[in-house]
Amino acid sequence: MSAAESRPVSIFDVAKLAGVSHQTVSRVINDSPQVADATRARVNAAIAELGYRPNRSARTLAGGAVRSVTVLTTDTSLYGTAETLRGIEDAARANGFTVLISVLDPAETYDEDEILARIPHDGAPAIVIAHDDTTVRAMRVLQKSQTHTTVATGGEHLGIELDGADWLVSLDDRTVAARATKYLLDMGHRNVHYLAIPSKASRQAGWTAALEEAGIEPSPVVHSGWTVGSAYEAALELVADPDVTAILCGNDDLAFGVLYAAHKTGRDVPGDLSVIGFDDSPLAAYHVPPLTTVDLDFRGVGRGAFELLRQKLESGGQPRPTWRSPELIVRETTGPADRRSAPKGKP
Amino acid sequence: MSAAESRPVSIFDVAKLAGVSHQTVSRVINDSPQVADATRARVNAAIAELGYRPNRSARTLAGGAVRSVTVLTTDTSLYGTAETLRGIEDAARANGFTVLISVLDPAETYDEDEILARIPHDGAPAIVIAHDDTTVRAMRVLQKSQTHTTVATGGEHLGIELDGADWLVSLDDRTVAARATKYLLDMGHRNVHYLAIPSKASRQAGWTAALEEAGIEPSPVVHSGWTVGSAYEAALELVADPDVTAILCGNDDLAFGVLYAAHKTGRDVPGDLSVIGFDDSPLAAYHVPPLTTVDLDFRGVGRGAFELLRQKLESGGQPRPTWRSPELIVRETTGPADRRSAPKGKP
DNA sequence: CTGAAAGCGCTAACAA
DNA sequence: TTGTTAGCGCTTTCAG
Repeated sequence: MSAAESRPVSIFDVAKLAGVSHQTVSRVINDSPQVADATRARVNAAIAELGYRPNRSARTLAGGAVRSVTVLTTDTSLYGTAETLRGIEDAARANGFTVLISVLDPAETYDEDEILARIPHDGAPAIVIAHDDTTVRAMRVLQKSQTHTTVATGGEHLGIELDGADWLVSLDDRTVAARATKYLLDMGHRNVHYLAIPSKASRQAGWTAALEEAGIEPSPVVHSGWTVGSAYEAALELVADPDVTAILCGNDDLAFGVLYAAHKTGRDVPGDLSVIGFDDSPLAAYHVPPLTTVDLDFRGVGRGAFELLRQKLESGGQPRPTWRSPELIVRETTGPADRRSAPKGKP
Repeated sequence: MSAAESRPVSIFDVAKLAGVSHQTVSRVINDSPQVADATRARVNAAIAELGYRPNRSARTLAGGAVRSVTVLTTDTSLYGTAETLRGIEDAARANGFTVLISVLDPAETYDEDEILARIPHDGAPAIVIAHDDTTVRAMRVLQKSQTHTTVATGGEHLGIELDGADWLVSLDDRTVAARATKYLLDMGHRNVHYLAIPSKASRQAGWTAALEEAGIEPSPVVHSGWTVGSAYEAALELVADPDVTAILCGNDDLAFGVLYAAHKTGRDVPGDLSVIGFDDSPLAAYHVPPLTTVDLDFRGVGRGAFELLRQKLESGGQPRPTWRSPELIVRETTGPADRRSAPKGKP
């Protein structure tokens, strides 16, 4: 109940107060079963009275079980990244783990040492949220360095052999991307264009596959940055082309940029242009019109990544999915192709 | 250049290879000036050859300078929080600090011990991103506990005496809120309503002040959660009332919810309803119509918070602002009041 | 300029 | 069931 003391209280202070050895105190705070109830009670009382709290550095140094994860990522502001981080944090906290975060600059190229230096010490586990080249590279470095137990999250687009990849937690966005593309095709669109996020996208692969299956030559991918603004710029030409009637976007933000470009260009959505996003970010359902998108459970992925890590740390159990599969959520930015060339304005 | 060894290489391994004492190695990695250049070079060579990397736990334990901050927050997915975190991380990394993050559940009530337990050890510094009751409480606990150097970020709404609060980095959102309200009033609106985020808002205070100055009785505040969806629900009644011609929203997400509600209700923005948000989130400029909002430099606040912390840690220099002042950004969701009941569509 | 000694707070052996 | 003995890897002293 008492507040802070003038200087840190250690396990020895507690031991003295409780009249036991410091080792017994250690046992108590580590929930060791072999402590007499009476002793345990006494120690706990002392702990409470002194306001004792274990020093994590000392614990780690002394070789106790690992109790922290370092998360490597490039942009904590992106929806997917933020949600994944949140999921990791949730799971980590529930397991008494501390999470450190280290953000990499996507514009920079790091060598091995620089990546490894992000981790507090050899042997400390890490999770990398891999959504771009920089993080994918970091992931590879950590994988190679056998000193760090590592788990990565990302699409299966990472250019990595998935066989036996028991360290990758990924959403099958490739399949939904194909499904979304097919959905558009089935509505009569002659072609579907793709506005890409800056990463080797499995989403793009799914899109390509769906088009090819339909015997359509995929048009050149249009590249965008991660921001709405960059998507807007990138989409301007695209939406200006009346032959373009359907656009699949790398994520919701890009979709919003496209929608804005469409608005500026006077194209009616979904009247003569259909748009699909990825993420189902909180705004998607409340956009005007509500955005057709893919529900990606990033928070679940984050939780799953931590869970996998914990298993690897403890033994090596089989990873099991703990997230929802991506699903296409049809709202109001998609429609049949035939209404093309309708004049501006809503009905 | 070499990859990982089978087991961690310590300062002693380096010392042996370089033919010096481990103490000299310590001096080198701590940039001590009193090491002969030749010795330094030899040590650095050994470090490189062995791929040595200092163990942070050991460093901390041994009483070296503090090199980590714990960030306490409730929701890393909110725009403001995410940006602040980003700013902290930027500054921290630039200074060789590690950032730990610990998220609190806004729905839970923590006692002192639970808050303190979030920090790795006594004496470790913390930054709390205080945007709601839970985090404000955490901030108070840490302030009281003299063992932790603490800095908080948040509006000046925290119900705290600002006098001498050299540990609070805040944006003057109260003043802009008043300015925004006045802006609306000056455009002929008879009243301005306020849709609040879940916190004791300085924004609300600014709004109240502006209304009172204009001799207008502030109407009851409408409360919303943090999500677009909750804002939508909360705003439904409000927008249904034709006497409501202007709404100031606690943040952009709420504004989007209001905009959607307005759309659903058939009210034209800005024709017969004006809406202002807070944040200038990336989407604001690309919404249809583009959102009038307040530019809040959260990233700068985060950087400033870290800077303040560093100063407190080192000596106690004066905190100096390192962020932009909030500014009203007029876009297209605001307009004069008199056009009320004008039919849909722009000029 | 460099080395030797001591110890940070804790856990992991080993005894008792 | 409990206590004792060693360190973990590093940074402080303090001597040379």
